[in-house]
Amino acid sequence: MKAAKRTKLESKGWKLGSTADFLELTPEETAYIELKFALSKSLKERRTREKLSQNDLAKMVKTSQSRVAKMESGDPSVSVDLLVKSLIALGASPKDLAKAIA
Amino acid sequence: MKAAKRTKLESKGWKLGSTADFLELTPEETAYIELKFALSKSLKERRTREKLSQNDLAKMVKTSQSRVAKMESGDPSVSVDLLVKSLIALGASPKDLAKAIA
DNA sequence: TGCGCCTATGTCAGATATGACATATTCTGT
DNA sequence: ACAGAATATGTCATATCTGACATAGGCGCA
Repeated sequence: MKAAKRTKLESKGWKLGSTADFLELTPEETAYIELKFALSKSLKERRTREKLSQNDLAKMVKTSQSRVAKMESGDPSVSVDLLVKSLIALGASPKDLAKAIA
Repeated sequence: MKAAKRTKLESKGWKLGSTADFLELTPEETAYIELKFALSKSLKERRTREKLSQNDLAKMVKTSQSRVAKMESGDPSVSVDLLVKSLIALGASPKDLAKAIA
């Protein structure tokens, strides 16, 4: 992750990934955030693979394009619940979810 | 699941598990709920294995005994976020989480 | 029986996540 | 370079989740 991006994230709500030492993150917080990133990444991959726009996915999950963008960018305002629901909507099975996070 | 329990759940917020046909649940809702149950079960197993009371765990996660009880009972008011955070607090690794849900 | 301890259930004010909207930025093809 | 589509960012009212509290039920033990 680039320093600029990191600083930007830090300046807002975040705290993340490989910057655990730099910021004040407990191992638990780190693990939680990394889990979210793994789900985000998986979501973007799936959507892209299906050749859907964020708008398309938004309609499938009954949310808005902007929230989909936030999901995929790992925005702190997005819950694991929403990520999981969205992945399921894209056809992810429990095993798929397991693979995404392990 | 026993009919009495099912009816009780139905009468409140729920909808669940093997009763997808009986209630009006989309496959997506079913998958989501079953995921939550898998996490609930895993949480209870871990806590029990560590010989911790719900109160002990509550303090570890900075919540209350009653919320822990709700987590373990699959109460609809509990988010996947909270379940995941609690499991992580109990030392669950990404792989452990993956195993729990797959 | 009575007494701790643990767990379950209900409720609620405050905290957080949500969808929607506006708008900005980046991308893609021409 | 331009237009149009896709994606990103900011904000906000409302919906949902949260911790805390009260209280009830259960279980072993003296």
